Amino acid sequence: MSNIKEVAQRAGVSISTVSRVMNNSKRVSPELAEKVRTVAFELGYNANQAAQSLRGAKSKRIAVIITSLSRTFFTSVLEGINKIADDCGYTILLAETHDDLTREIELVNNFVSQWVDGIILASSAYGKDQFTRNYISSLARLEKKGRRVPVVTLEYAFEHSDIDAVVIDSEKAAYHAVTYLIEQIGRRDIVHISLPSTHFMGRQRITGYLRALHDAGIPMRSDYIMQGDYTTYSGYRVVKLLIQTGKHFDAVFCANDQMAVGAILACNECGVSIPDQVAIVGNDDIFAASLVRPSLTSIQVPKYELGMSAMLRLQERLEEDAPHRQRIVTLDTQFVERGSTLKGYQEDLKNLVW
Amino acid sequence: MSNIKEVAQRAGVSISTVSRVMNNSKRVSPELAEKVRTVAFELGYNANQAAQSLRGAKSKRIAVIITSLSRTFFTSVLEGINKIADDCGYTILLAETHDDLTREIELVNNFVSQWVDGIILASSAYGKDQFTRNYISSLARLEKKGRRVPVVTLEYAFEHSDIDAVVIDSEKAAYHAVTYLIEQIGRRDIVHISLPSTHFMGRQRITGYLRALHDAGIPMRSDYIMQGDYTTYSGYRVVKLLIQTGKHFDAVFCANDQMAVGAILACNECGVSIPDQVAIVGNDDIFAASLVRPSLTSIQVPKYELGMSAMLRLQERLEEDAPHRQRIVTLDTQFVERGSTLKGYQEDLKNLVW
DNA sequence: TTGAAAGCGGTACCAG
DNA sequence: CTGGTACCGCTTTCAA
Repeated sequence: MSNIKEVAQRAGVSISTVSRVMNNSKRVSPELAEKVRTVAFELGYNANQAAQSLRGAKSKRIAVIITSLSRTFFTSVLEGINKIADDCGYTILLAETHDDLTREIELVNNFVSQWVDGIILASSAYGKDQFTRNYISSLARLEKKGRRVPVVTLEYAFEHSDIDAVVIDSEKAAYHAVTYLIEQIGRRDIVHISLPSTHFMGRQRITGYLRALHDAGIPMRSDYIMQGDYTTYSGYRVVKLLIQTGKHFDAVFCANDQMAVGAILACNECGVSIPDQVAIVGNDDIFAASLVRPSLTSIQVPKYELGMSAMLRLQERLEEDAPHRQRIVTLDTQFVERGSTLKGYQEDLKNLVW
Repeated sequence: MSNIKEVAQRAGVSISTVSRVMNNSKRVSPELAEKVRTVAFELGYNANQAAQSLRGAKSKRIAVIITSLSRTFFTSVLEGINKIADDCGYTILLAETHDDLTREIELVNNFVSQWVDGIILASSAYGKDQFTRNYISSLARLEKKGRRVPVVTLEYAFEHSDIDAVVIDSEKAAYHAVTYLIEQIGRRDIVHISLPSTHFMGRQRITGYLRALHDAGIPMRSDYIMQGDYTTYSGYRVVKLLIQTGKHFDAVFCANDQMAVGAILACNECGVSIPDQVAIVGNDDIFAASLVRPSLTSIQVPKYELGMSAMLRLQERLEEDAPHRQRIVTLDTQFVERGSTLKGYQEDLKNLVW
């Protein structure tokens, strides 16, 4: 890999000229341009991006900070981000927080000092305490060389902030799912397996669940809300316990698909028939939902689009000069009925992209 | 985010001194050091990494180039890489090739011009043609500022090359799996669903499959080798077709788990009992193998360790001065028996990490 | 122990 | 249209 100096010498022109040719920035005579291009090609010249960043305050690099790659959800989001980033000539710096806020803050600082142009963040900053509020407001003021480093959050939006977000209305989706179980499937004793209580989306889903019960005039029972931890096994364990203790329930609404898959496996194992005795609804519609039997009714979240949308949002921010107030893009979910709520559902793999 | 100049001014010292303090590079009087540290902290100073790279020819960044994030396999590998990279203070630049060699080459060049310190690569360079050979030998000569940019390949090693690799002996694993089907389960009419024919690992698995048949004295039948394309649906389609055309077979060995899951779903759907009528073995042991029913017997590939190992290898290369010949780390696979080959297998979710 | 100054590889302004 | 030059932020050598 050679540098611009070598190219300039070999082509017998000035460094400025080489730069102009490589960036098509100003008019250069055809002959010179041609010569420079040839030499550059021969030498396999590629502009050093460290130097470009240093000079121009642009790195064409963005950071993507997610909680964990093992959450299939984020893998799809990441693919969406990557698609658009590629198209726009951005490279992705990837990191995982594993739900650790301290780590998240470290990562953000580190990325800013790497001069990324922007950050896409799945934040774990759910708290209302002063420390968290300070962090969130600092996020809106990240900068390098006097230029803002814009942040776009995934899944949920910070309140009272200028930070853009691409979100899902989880409350509404949960409400819809539970209402469906009540009205369409005729269930009343609906268990909810939730995410860890600190999780923002988890709380939204609980709210939606409760509102649906309330609107249907079904009294809420706090012992019907069981906390899971994202994993398949936690869903399995909860449902198995429920069955073994003989508690009556005729439906389960899970805060994610992994736990819902666990719930299905538990029912199958105990001879509880789905959907006759227990109907099950998940959340996210990851590919595993189509794989289990019966297949899982779920709330389809446009994960790939979520990623694309976040990157597009970021890209817009990067291109606009004037600062703007917070813009929140809300993506629609779609309710997908399958065998875990529909009797005699005709299984079909054709639409599975996996 | 401020720069070193500001810190120096505010602390009333020279830039050199600040640099020395921040890097603990040379002795600085305690008082000055203290003052500098305080000011740096107050200003939230973080050394600009673009400048550091430019100066020092190290970026503390490595590139990870994989084929596709949707291959669950790579997600786990990526987690392993990330774990070690984090520990060593490296940041990951991520990209997907989607099995496109041209794209792969582009990405490699781009990353070198970004001055990554090293590259971990899941290559699609399977061909023997001159173009491919040139590319492979160029990979061994990547450099920035006179320093080698080492490459470590995942899954398979280039022949006649200095490029390190972390691999799996797919041929042996496939041989083991098929021999198991023959000797332990007593099957003879074993179908193999392969990967696209250009895929190196796919070819190795075919070789292992054929050798096992040969050693058992079972004549090979070319119509038993069916080509799949990684996806669940392709496995499903192939097996369904086999059943519908009434061709006899009593076992299926699939080149990956996704296709094996498809095979299981097809059998279930057609009322073909597993493992009584058809035994099924997959490859990779991704989490879905534990999710389907019956659960899938598979070849467990240490994906996370593969990633860790690759990053450790790269790290070693980065720290050593003298060039070395190719070093290949081969990781062992483990054969995991489950319900798709074992009658009356007791399903258990406890060990599933998902 | 400290400071000044030379570059790393580009870009962009200014003069010719 | 072309070349010279200052500078981006940092590290490191050389002098003081």
